[in-house]
Amino acid sequence: MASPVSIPTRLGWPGQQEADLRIHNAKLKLTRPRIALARLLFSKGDRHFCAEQLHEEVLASGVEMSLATVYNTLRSFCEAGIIRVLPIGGKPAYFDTDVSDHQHFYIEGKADFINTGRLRVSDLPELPAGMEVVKVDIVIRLKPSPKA
Amino acid sequence: MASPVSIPTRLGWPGQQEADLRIHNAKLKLTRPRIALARLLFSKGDRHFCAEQLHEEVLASGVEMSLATVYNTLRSFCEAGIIRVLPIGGKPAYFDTDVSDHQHFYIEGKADFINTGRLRVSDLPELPAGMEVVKVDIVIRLKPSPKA
DNA sequence: ATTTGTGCAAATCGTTTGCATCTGA
DNA sequence: TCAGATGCAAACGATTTGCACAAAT
Repeated sequence: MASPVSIPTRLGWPGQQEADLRIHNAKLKLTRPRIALARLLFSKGDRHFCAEQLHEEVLASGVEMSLATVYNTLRSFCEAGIIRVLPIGGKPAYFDTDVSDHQHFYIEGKADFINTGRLRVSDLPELPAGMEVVKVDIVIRLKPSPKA
Repeated sequence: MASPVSIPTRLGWPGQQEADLRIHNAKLKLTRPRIALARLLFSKGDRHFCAEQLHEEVLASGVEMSLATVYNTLRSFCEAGIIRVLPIGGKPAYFDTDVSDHQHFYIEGKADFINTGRLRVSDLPELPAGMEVVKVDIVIRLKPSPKA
């Protein structure tokens, strides 16, 4: 029996196809950079990262790739819905491999994100007529509290 | 009796010092670009705008000023706390002259912001130890609902 | 075959900075 | 007086794009 995804043997398969299945399920072609990045992103659990970090990681893993390609690949992953951009509009964009409905604490300055789980908003006024909610972004910004 | 702010007569004062008082109260020097921008921003109520829009407006009002100066001035207004940046991390930053505790509906695509008033978040887990909340940013993204 | 991606240099574009000069307090 | 601002050209830095080439289905 062939596995559901035909794997190009020349890429040297180590075993865990989990990451590769995600690419396939997202209806994206199984290409070298996508495979390399997906393995870094999806082999451990939830990850928060920016493009440059990931670029360094992928280079360190022995796969050559320009930063532009990392950006392009991350964009295709976002469009496919297998990762998302975190709603902290800062200069380097941060991404999240967890695309479930959840929000974050964010430690100001550091790129440190802590999942708050699903939150609820109350006291919401009526929506403007003819509109519907696409998404609710919440960021709870934290700082170290001065010790008493 | 002199008014609390000594007004440089050469600037040609039309009357309403409201905007200028805000600059003064923010402990900023009353300078030509600050006065011109503050008047555009604070003479009517709540305003949502980006730097480029405001630049066009100020030029149209007959005051010469480069876009860089608009940016620099807006930055000083933000630091002084008399305006704030809206938490929709997009490319042109949007600003709000209403610095009170409130959140927004945001119509995707258009730069259209609707004040939701003060919202409350529930189901919030405990804060990480030693941290305190600086600010809570909420953006409720809307789109036109397909008519039935 | 033919679409879909790669790969990267160069372009883009909002925003910041450097610095000589000016000015409000 | 003189700290603090202006004013703008040039720098910046994250992201996108253009396009010739390569690879997946």
